[in-house]
Amino acid sequence: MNKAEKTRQFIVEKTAPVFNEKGYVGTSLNDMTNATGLTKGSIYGNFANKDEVALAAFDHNLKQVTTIIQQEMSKHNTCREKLMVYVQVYSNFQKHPFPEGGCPLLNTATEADDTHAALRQRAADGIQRWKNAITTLLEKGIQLGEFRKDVPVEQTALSMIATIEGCIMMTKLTGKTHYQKAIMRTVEKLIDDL
Amino acid sequence: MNKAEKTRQFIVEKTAPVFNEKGYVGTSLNDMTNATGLTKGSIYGNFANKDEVALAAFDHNLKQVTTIIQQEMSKHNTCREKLMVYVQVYSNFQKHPFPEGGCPLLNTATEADDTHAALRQRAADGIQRWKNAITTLLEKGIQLGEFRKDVPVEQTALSMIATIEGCIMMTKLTGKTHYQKAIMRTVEKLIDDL
DNA sequence: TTAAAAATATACCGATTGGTATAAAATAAC
DNA sequence: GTTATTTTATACCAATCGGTATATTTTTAA
Repeated sequence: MNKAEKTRQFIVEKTAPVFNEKGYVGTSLNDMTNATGLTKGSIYGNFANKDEVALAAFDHNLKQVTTIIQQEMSKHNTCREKLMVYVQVYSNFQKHPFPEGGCPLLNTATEADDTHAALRQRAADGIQRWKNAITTLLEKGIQLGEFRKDVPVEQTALSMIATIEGCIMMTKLTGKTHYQKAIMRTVEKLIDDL
Repeated sequence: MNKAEKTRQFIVEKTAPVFNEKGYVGTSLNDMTNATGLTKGSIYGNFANKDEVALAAFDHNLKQVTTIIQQEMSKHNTCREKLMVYVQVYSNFQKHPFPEGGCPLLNTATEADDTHAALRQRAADGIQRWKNAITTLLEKGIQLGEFRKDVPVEQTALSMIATIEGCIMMTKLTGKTHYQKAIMRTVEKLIDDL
């Protein structure tokens, strides 16, 4: 990793939490220079424009989340246990190295769906991959006899994601962590009933 | 309603969809004059600042949603049927006079939770009232023998809201209405099992 | 060690931001 | 119908927006 690559990485790491908290339009070039300690010229020597930084920052934030999940999943063997990792993590994401500002999928989706095609696509791809990951676990679990054969795979995957995202929104909005626990108990039951 | 009150109402109605689509920081004074056909002077003669318009626009957007729900609920008698109104409406909110830009609670919550205390509080109050409305229906249904006595009231109410909000996010993001139907089928089952 | 290349800082650009003072126009009260 | 009051439009403000040209410094490779 040469100097330029290091600086690119540095800029992404420092600006990612700002983008996640303040959003794309809410984050100014000034915010970016403050977060990095670099000047505009330095940032624009490594990125073409604000868009490029924002996209890289989104990728970085999402990677942070998937890393946590994958790391926790690697500790378990059964499909049910692996699915339960979502419950464990999202029942208490404050205890994990979660991106500042909450779920980048949720934040980016709601800001960009009507306003920023490139970011919207990025978030949509993230949802797609998440759905695929759960679907794969469900199908494997059915195949191995862990889950019932008549489990509605896509519906279950989509509903898990929706409930988790809604949970994050409500928890961050109200600050009530017992909301979080209660909602994640419903996801737990969903997995118990598979 | 005198002239000033009419104009205030007019400004709110015209700017509300813009705020819901573009967000608070994403909506400029220029957007507001374009949406209304009025000038800055005219808008600032009726509102103290952008904040005041944004708060009124949020209230207007939320009112639009609650009106749809209440109107549909009034057509039904049992608590179960009334709860099912959420399934009917959110399985196909595109067919209802829903605010442009999706759910104002979701949009405002994700944008304002880290950045705008007044808007955040407004959204938090909206969630609180929604939770109370569902809770009341659940408790009444238990009392009337419609639902099981051991229904976890708060957990059910919170989970319904979370799943619905996540559903809206994913549907608006991906444009896939079969995601919407699938997720709302899970909410339907939740109510069936009460 | 030196020369070429790359990365960074400075200073600036026009456009737009939210907001305001003031004058003109429209409404309301008498 | 006249006057007082409110509402609206015009013109302007300083500050900030995203972005760039250029000079300087720092890496990199020979």
